[in-house]
Amino acid sequence: MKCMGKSCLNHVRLCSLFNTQCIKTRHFISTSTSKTGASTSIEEFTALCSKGHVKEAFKSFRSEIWSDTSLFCHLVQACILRKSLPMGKQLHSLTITSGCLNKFFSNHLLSMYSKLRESQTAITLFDHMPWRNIMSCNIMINCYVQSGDLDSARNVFDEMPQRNVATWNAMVSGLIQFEFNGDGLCLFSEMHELGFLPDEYTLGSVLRGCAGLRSLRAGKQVHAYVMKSGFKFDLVVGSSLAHMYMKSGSLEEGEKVIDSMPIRNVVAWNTLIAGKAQSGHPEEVLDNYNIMKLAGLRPDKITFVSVISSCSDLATLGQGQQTHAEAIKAGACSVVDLTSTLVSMYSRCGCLEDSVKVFVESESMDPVLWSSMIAAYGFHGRGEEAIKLFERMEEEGMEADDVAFLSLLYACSHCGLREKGLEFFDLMVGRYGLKPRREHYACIVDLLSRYGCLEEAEAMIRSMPIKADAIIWKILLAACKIHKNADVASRVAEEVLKVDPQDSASYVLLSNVHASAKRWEDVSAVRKMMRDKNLKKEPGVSWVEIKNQVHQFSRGDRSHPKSKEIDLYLNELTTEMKFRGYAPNTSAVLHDMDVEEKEDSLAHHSEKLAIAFALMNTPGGVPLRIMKNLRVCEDCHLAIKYISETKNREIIVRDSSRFHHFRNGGCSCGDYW
DNA sequence: CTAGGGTTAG
Repeated sequence: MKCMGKSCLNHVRLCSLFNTQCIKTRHFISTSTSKTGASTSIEEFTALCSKGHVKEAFKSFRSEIWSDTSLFCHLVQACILRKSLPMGKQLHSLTITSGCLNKFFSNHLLSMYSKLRESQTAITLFDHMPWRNIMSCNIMINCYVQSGDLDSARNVFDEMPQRNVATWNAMVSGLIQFEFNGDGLCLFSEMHELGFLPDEYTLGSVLRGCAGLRSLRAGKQVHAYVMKSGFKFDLVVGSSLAHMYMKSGSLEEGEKVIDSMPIRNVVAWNTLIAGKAQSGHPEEVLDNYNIMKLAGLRPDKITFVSVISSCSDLATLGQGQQTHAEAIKAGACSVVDLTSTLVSMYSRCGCLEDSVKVFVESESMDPVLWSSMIAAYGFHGRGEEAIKLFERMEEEGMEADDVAFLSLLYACSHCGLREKGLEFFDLMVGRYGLKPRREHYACIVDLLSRYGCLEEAEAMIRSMPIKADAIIWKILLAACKIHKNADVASRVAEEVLKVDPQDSASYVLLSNVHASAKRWEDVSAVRKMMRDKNLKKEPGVSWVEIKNQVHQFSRGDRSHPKSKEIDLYLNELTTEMKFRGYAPNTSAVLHDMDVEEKEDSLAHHSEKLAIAFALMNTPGGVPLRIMKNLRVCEDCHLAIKYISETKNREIIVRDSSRFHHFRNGGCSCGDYW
């Protein structure tokens, strides 16, 4: 009964379009409502359609096809569903040969070609249509947009004598899809001025445009409109709104929007979770993930991507493995996007072997996946493997993009492969024609300066076509410390502080350089500047995951419940290490203290506390995985070598820039970091 | 015509 009602509606619509066919149509209604004949035939017909037998289906309903749009729609749907272009073309030619190609049917065909990504045929059809209407133009705008031809879309748009809201939506969303966010928003206000009322589609696109521009101001205006309009409770609008706030750095506002939604679907949860993941709140990602599951929602591949990438930020291997297992159970692991995240997560959690395993099992020819594997090798100081992988990427015919190169350069710089790195940089600019971004220059500066070519690195910064930021100068400054070059350091520090006068880390670095060069007066001058500006050193924090529980330590921190035991253990350990020849390296200690104080200050660096705690709480032979927010200092690096030997343990430390694998008194970085 | 996600310098 329901079906017949719909069919009648179609007849009415059709009659208004083609007055001439009204009689025939009426006749059809009367036959098709009789119980026996038509309904079984319709079933046969749809069966034929779903099997893809267009010709047979067409024959079985030859006379009625042209009078009942729903039948024609079935045929078109069949073509789209089976993504069968030949079938669609057949249908198209049948329409022509039977002389029935009219306004209504050609719009359906147009939309079919557009959906089957056959834009060329759609264009030809459109160009030869004597009866273009708003609908056909709208379809065409979308067709051009999805093939990336925004100019042609705009042409159709501009030349339309009349438009409706869908027209504006198609053009606005097209512009915004291709990140012409500003243009999209301008078009939106034009539409608004002309009196077209935005609907939920418009609002979704426009909010996405605001998010792309990180424009809170525009976003808030749209928000105000949403509250007035009837789309306050629309799921799509709500998620877009929250997304806009979070992208623009207003995490709280975004959360408020999500909280106010009467129903939350997976996408709404994902918006919240991804927002937190991307703005550096990985703990909250895990919390929300658990709440979401408790609320009875099923995480999908996008949830898993955010959660697993948060596990890499936190370096919580246990949590990462567990989420990986959940993703497998949910059947989401065959997706390449997730594979890239997994490769990165295992690498950043210190398990390079597992990254390799995930990578090899996937075997997708996806440049992002390969980039993440190259980066993973680089992170672990395996420059040779990174280069080999890149070369294989070229052999397999994959187009290396700027990120692939970034990962590669990064690997070279961390492994001291100066020549190779410079060679790849030339390759990128020359043969690949890629324009280096600031990040690429940063890698090259890192490569040169770590290697000891401080002047060359400085010249590179001064000559590059992009304005240097504080980060790039700081890379050089850090290298000045390693190579104990106070002259370059003073010059460079000046540049850093020009760009970012509040950067405490630079003062600390500068003071360290002076200290290593034993320029004590300069040291106290820098420290006075810090005091005057009320700047404090960013505290070093280390953490370790034991039995799925994360324990965090910072220097001199006595807040851990086992703090006393840790101290005792650490003292014993230090004595044992000194017996084996360990001598604390106090050169990097900032304060004017006596030797004993300096040693004591070093002995309680956060990574040492974390290692001591981990040694006390894990059985012998289990590798330790320690994470640190800053770079490992020279003394800790030396001390951990001794610890690995004394306790016969493999200790894996992730600092702010890379991994160190300590084993039998040595480190995988070869003291180059 | 409509929302959310992956790799990347320190």
